[in-house]
Amino acid sequence: MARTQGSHSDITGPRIRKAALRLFAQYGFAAVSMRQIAKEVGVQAGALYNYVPDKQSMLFGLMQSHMEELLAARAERPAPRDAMERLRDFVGFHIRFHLERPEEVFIAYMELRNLTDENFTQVEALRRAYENQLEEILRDGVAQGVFGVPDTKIATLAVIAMLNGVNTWYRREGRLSLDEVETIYWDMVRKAVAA
Amino acid sequence: MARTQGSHSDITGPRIRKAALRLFAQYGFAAVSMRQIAKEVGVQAGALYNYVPDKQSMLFGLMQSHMEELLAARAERPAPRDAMERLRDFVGFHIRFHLERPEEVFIAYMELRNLTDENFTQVEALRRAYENQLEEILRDGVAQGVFGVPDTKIATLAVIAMLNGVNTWYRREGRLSLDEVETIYWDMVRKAVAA
DNA sequence: GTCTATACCAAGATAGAC
DNA sequence: GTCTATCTTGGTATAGAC
Repeated sequence: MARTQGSHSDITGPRIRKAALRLFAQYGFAAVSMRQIAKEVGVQAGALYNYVPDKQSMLFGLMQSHMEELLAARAERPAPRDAMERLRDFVGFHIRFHLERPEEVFIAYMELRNLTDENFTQVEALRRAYENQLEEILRDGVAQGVFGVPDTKIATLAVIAMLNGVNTWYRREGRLSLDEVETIYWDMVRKAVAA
Repeated sequence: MARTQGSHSDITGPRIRKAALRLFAQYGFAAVSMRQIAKEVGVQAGALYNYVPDKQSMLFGLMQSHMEELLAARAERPAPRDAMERLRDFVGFHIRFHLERPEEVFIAYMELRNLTDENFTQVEALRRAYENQLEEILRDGVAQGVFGVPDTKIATLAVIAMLNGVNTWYRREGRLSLDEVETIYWDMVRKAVAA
């Protein structure tokens, strides 16, 4: 029977992806060369172009799939009934999802300006979709009188900014467990949006 | 009497600085070339080296003076007596100072990894000094029973992350005045750290 | 599918004329 | 103090042998 020609074709692709992820996160998209990525993978620079059309596509691919995974993971969760429980669930989900993917998150926030206009628009739309889920929770809560914020859009951005901050300091070996971090942030978020 | 030779020597320096500030903020340090900076100033690339030893020094200079101005501006303010008023003052100061310097702020947060180890250490020390001022306010407030946070260090980082978020969305022509923004954020911060 | 080789261009930085 | 010219290095991307 026909052998698949080039048996690691399905392994080199992912390895390129992982190398780009790591290097972009560490040094920044603009500072990383195709030669560096190739070296990390263990191939010559020219070989990369059998898997990716160009450098920009690598960045866009990483950001796009990160955002799509975020939305998919969120969609899978059963939504609690009341707004307070939904907010609590969102906070826990956000912290855990983001702490599990520090490199993707870092790139998603730092490299937006290195996307072409077209790619930026697409990534931005996904980000908005995610933010809107939090805003909907806040709007419901305000309507029900359990939350009290003067502007749900700003409260949304404020809460997300605060939660994203966890990624800048959290270390698995640090003094706080994930559960403790989640509890501390939930405490602050809950109070910040309280009626 | 002796004419100063090259009468715009004292104007070219600042112009180089401003050009670097703008370009680094817009495209990122790694993506900007010395030739681009020179073009913006209106000189040839080689001429830049009469003012700056190298590209790294330009980045470090911008970040260092930003952080020193931040600490100096903070030191000038008379500190209110009680912790609640000090926190309110901090929130207002932070938002206004940062919104007045969007480019410096953006660079200070995005380009840390492009500093050499030595320069990073220095900038990081200045940043810590600023954070410590907020943490001291929170610690005092907790000791006095007016604030209730389980961990002042984390609360410090959370509040700063939340406040920094303003720079990502605020536009002078937008629907909210600076006073309104300040009020909304003060409301959330006050509640988040409340006892 | 990966290699070597290379086209082509731009980077940071320096030298020396004016 | 600025210019032009240049050194050296390294960038993205492609061509064609194997």
